[in-house]
Amino acid sequence: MASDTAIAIAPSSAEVDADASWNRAAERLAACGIRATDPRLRIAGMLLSAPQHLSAEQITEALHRGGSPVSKATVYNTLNLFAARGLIRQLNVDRNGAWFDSNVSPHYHFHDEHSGALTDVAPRDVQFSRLPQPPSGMEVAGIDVVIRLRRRTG
Amino acid sequence: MASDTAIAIAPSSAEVDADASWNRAAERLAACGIRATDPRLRIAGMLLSAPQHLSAEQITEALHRGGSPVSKATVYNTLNLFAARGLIRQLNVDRNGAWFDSNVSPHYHFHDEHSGALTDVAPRDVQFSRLPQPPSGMEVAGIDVVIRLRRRTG
DNA sequence: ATGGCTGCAAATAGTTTGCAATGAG
DNA sequence: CTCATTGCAAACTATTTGCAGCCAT
Repeated sequence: MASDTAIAIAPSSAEVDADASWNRAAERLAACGIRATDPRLRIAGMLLSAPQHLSAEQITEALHRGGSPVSKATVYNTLNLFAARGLIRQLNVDRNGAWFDSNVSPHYHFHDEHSGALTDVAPRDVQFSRLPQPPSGMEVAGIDVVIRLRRRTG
Repeated sequence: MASDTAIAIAPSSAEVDADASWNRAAERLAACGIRATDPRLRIAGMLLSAPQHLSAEQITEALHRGGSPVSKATVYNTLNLFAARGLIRQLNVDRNGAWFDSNVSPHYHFHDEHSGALTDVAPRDVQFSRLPQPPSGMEVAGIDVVIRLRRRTG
């Protein structure tokens, strides 16, 4: 929609996209009460540009390749901050490292045990006909569903 | 049942239990084609004595306190072997370390995000009315459901 | 004799932390 | 001026690996 209307005039679509994602990121940070700084905006802009799962390493490398390196420590601190404020979600599917998911609305995942790849499962493709009552004094913060996949045998 | 019939005669119930769990462990290993060794039997005996989740550290410490220490390396190698053969299952709910679940039949978990505690949810308490088709060439190896819990607010 | 298993210690990998410098409010 | 944020390097933790010795076959 935004990209449709932008085509007619001058700025390259890359610039427009970068600007747009930058602005969107700034809004999201503000909405979560997170002070906007350069590294935070870069990380948010990258992660929040689409629903995706990125590792801390992928983010660090992408920023480095993009010519605006951010230290590992700051990447981790930032991702933890974002996760604590509910801006993103940390996924733990194996011991090799966490994934940070920019999609915080309910949805689920396939996990290819061989390649380690994670892919989304739309929320409407997983429906529960029964769920347990949480223990007393507790409430459900969320439900993680990981459908583990292996290569079909036979 | 076994313990009922054992009460009348001499050996302490502790000895009987230890023996029984040892034998059961040996059978389970054999069934998975895993050569029975002392460390393996001790780890299997401890883990498989009941449906439970233990960390590698808990197992290492318990064996140490029990007077038959097993090296960290062997504990990990053994747990990985057991998991690879389907005797146990590795659970990854957070970055703090894996849990090894002696219950390999389908069931699910509550995860208290504050304490980190994991508790079982019986399979009949989680039912799906809809599940996605796996991608072509893949089959479903299992489904992990983790219901994240937090202290009730208000 | 051979190969598998174990333990030790060292290596690895992901993540966190201490601290000094920087910069925004 | 003060406090938050950043980067660097060092620390930490969970886990894996290399290797020598040992044990069962």
